[in-house]
Amino acid sequence: MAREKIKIKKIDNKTSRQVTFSKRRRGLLKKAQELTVLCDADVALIIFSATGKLFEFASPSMQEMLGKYKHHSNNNLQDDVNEPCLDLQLVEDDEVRLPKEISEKDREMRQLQGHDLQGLTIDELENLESLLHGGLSRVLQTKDEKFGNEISYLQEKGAKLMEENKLLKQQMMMISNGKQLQTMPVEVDDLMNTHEEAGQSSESVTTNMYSCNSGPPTEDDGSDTSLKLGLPFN
Amino acid sequence: MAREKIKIKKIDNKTSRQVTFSKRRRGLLKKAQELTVLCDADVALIIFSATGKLFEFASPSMQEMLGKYKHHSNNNLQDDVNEPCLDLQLVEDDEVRLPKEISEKDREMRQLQGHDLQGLTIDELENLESLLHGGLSRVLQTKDEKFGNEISYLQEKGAKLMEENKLLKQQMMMISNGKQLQTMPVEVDDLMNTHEEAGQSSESVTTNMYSCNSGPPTEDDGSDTSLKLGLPFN
DNA sequence: ACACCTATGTATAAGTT
DNA sequence: TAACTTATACATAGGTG
Repeated sequence: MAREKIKIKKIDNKTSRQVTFSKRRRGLLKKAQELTVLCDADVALIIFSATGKLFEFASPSMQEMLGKYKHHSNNNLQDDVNEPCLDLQLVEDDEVRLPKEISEKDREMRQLQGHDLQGLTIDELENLESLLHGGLSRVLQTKDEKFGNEISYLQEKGAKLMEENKLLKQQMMMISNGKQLQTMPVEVDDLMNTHEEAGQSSESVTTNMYSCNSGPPTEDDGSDTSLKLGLPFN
Repeated sequence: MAREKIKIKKIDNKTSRQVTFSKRRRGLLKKAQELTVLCDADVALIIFSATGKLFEFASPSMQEMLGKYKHHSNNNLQDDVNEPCLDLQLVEDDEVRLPKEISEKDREMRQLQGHDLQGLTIDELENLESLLHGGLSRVLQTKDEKFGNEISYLQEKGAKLMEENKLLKQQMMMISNGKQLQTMPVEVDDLMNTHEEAGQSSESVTTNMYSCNSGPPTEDDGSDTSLKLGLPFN
């Protein structure tokens, strides 16, 4: 339907297969939706990509459509009285299909982790390789994002602590000037303990933060509220 | 999509609504089928006309597709445990363990491929990262081994061919010296065709190998039987 | 990978028989 | 009502940035 006519057979090139899938999937979903509106029909469309990702459309709803479908199917089973019930058949099917599905997934998973590779062709190995590359880069990207968030959070917290610190110093001043203090504020400890996650990776940063506050009270003018942590990230 | 552009809203005229339904239904079913073939996807399409007539397409089969869909739904619907699928007992789970196991494996697999990572902690991400590193290095190692085997094989073959070639040249000498030859040996062709695998990667090597033998008969003393192929691998 | 482009193939709305 | 035709809108294959 475009620059060139194509044969309806599996597209060899993996990339263009993915691209075509994306385009045609969109087209199909759109037309399914149009059919429901234009012709007052009920439509359910379920699409699984080769990689197992699900796309769906249903009107009025998938639940209703599947129920309606099952109802219809059951009605058409008049010819075979010995056929128990679609439900039962489906369940029995599951008992065969599910274990198979599991062992298949196990195999794929092991291969993704670099085991049992001897039986694969070079092409298959290169496919695995690209999957792993993609996965790795996305994992690294996500990790970086999380580090970034962690850092922003700590910087913010640090700024708050510095202000708190400044306030405390002022109060100390007042005390040493002879005035009486009613209660010692403990908000600093509270602040330090409200954020608990992301394990050891945040510890070094936290340690730095502590050192900002536990050191001898230096003379800061308080005009700069952003923490200088010497971070290797941003 | 034709003589006139139409608004996507319910067609008023009952007749033309029916006609349009018929045409578009056929188009939709066709495109659903094309998607399965072209992109190696699994598709289920269920259409009920306004009058309740059923039309459907499914690949690989409606049963399998509905089962698959149900499992996928189970993955993403942990929150509403209270809904026991009331109006229709679709595929009621008598077996709860297997589907759970499958969805768990699906999740792991997707995460190994770098999807749905937002919920993970940095620790978990780093664990994934090391799994991927390990997998990738083993995949690469296996690939290298296979390339290596391929190369050794080709080198061996090449050496044999050179010997064969040498023998033939000697026979040629004898002929040109006036002696009579009974049969022309054809083992060279046989040798060239016995090894068929590893597609394009071996092609360049094979081409080189041909050039070793098809060139003008050079004066080699035959003491060196290892091929110099200029390979990019080892 | 992604979005965009555009020439071309398809689907189809309306007309015709 | 349905089959067939035709002009047009739409979908999309292959290309580019």
